[in-house]
Amino acid sequence: MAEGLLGIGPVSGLTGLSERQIRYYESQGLIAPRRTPGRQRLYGPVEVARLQQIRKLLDEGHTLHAVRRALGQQRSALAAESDVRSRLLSGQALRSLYPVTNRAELERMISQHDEEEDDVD
DNA sequence: ATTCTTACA
DNA sequence: TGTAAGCA
Repeated sequence: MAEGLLGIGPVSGLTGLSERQIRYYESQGLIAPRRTPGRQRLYGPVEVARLQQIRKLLDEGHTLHAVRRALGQQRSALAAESDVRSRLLSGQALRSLYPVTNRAELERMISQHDEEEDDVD
């Protein structure tokens, strides 16, 4: 049954953020939605609330980097790890460890080990 | 019908 | 950010 989990479409409507923005913020480590075995994003109340918070901060004029810090930059590492893990568990995961479905995030994980946060206006 | 990723306007 | 393309 529906476990109170929403697809990106409904979440977009609930947050006022475009699907494009939601996926982009995820790639930047601001959110880490769960995935179905088919890799479709599933958002629970926590994720929706987090996105609404991001929306709020953005409207207040904050930078994506500032938002990342405000929401806890430590999440980014955990989120990435969690995502990789979920992919491993979902089956057709990191067989070759590179030419997967989303190497963009792997690249982000790597580069994120080097860069640090900046500030707001 | 929806979502997903990649790539380009 | 938007949008198109080609899949699943």
